[in-house]
Amino acid sequence: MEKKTFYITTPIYYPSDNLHIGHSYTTVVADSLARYKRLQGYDVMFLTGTDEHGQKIQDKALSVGKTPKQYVDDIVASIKDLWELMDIKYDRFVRTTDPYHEKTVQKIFKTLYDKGDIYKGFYEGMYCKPCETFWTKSQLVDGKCPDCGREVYSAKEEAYFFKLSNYADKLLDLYEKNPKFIQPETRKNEMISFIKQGLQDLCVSRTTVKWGIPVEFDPEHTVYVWVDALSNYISALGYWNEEYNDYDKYWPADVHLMAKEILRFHTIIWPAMLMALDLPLPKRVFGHGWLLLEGGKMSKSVGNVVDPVVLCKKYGVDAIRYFLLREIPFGNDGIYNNEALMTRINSDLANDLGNLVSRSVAMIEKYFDGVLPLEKEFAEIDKDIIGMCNRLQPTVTAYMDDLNVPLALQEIFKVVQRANKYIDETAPWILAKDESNKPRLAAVLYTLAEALRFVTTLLQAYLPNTAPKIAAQMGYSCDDLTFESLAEFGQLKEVHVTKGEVIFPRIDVAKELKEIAQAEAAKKAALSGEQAPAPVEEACAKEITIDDFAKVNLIVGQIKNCVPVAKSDKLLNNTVFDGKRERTILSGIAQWYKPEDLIGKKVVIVENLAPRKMRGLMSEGMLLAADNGEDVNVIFVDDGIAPGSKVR
RNA sequence: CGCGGAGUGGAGCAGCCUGGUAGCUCGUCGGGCUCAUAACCCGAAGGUCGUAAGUUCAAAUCUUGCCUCCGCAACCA
Repeated sequence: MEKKTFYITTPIYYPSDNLHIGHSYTTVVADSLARYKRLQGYDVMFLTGTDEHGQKIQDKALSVGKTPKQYVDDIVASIKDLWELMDIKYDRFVRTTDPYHEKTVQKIFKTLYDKGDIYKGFYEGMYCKPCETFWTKSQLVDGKCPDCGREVYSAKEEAYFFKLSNYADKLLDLYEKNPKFIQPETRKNEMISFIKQGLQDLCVSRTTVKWGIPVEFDPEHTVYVWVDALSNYISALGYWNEEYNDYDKYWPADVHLMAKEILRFHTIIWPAMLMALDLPLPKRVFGHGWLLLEGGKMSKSVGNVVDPVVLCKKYGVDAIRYFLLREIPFGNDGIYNNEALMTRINSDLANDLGNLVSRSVAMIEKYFDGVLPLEKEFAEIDKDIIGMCNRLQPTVTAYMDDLNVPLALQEIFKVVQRANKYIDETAPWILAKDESNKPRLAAVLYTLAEALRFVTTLLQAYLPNTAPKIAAQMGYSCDDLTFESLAEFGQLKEVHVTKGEVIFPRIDVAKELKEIAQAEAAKKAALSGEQAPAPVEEACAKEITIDDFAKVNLIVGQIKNCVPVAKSDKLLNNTVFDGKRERTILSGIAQWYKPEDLIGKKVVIVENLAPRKMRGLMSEGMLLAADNGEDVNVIFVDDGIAPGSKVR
């Protein structure tokens, strides 16, 4: 019997840097969908990979003294490590530098050219000569090159273009005939209005970027991002290459999954390309929301806290997977913060699920030495939870087919919560007091074991580490955890439990938050040398002696002059008279103070702080200021005291 | 007038398309239980649904104006 196939992809990621939690989100969602489909019995192809060409990588490699290929090889290795760490079970990993992919891209490019869908023209843009880079107007900073800050001027270069403008009507038609092609719905409207603004032809080659796939018939040109990157979805199946040969089996893709900002390329450029090639179109393109960081977007400067590697090592892979899958609303943005993460882990995973396993195992051990007898007596009160179990799989499957992972998980956890309540309703510890209740007690504990089996079976798709742990404690075999076994309650033959380790230990939220705050403060201080709040104080941790305090030489200084530091939005350059000489003190308070607010004022400075270079300037000391994380108040001293006076 | 999203009890969200008792999770408070990871179960408090006007018997939901926040603006998941 031919199995039904399911082809799902993530975007190919750009390995100019290590990946952050946002990439992990896309990939974990894709992994769960893939695992779920495998569980359902589908023949699944889950593709991910990397998009390795382009100027940025060329530059980045140069800056660290590597060839582009060496550079991406290293990053790709770390990406693969990350996916292994996060239990991402992809079937194939495509790299745009793989020879078979390059071959496919060249053939596609040639074919489109021969058909007239690609033509030669001129690309016009703002060009920075020293950087040899074209920029779009929007990329310019104050009308100048965002990299070097020098003047740019209009220039044009020869380039190939794809006739995207020809496809506007066909695309609109596509959306209309396939209402589920773009998801979620709201994004579809954005795409439609974008097309209606008018599509321009798309630049698909460059002569200035050398790190790319050469255009076969015009080697001065390299293929520019679109044709190169988007083709991965079919090159990885062996389309027009000999590396693989399951294009016929898996194409068209069932789902292209990605974050919302690249949805446009996948719902406009990619289908247009496929139309030009006369190939079938993907069935669904889903643009999920972003994982925002406390109101802002993910950014590298935030660093450690949202590094997926750090998070996984700290809280466990499945906890992070669960958070990502559960916390980000279907198709919308979700907010990351440490507290939300820990609360979610504690309440759902530790308190509800972990504790349920723990108490179930404990009771079966305590009352029946770990093995439930066959004689059981069911009661009316059991029916509710049994019904929930029976309905669980179809409900979860429906949500998964809609790509609504958070609601799918919620549904599974409803059973967990119901089971906890069921324990209270049936009060096994009371039943256990009377020997004659043994069959009833056995039925209650069996019901729990069954409910947990339903839960565990489905959780295999989301928490691949945890499901086996629960199975081990509850004594489930592989046969117990099949999709088919969820057809009806009561298929668990024997129950033989073994107490094991706590599955999800509770996190001490207050303590963790404090530690994170300390680590962050220390990091900030180390990174910028700005007056980050002293970590010791922040944590109210360690007492110091008067001698320790005496090591810090605090004196009054008067700000003689103050100017902003060029190319910095945080720093002010203060010239401070300390009673003996004028010294330069850089301070990260530009967001809160203007130079004129400070000139002439007397402040407290640390006199004996080791000098530190910032933005090319040497800072000799530091201004004291109060900082609550949001607001900063510089500590001013009354006018009556002379510069140089000691503060203690 | 560039495009788009959001404003709902302390926090995060659902509900809005297809008007008619405002719901969920976390937190808070009170109670219960003791099998369990100071957990679990029950109950309560807490909201003029950003704002102004309009449509309607009836508006969180439809229409319009305004305010605030946040993204995108053609290679940042």
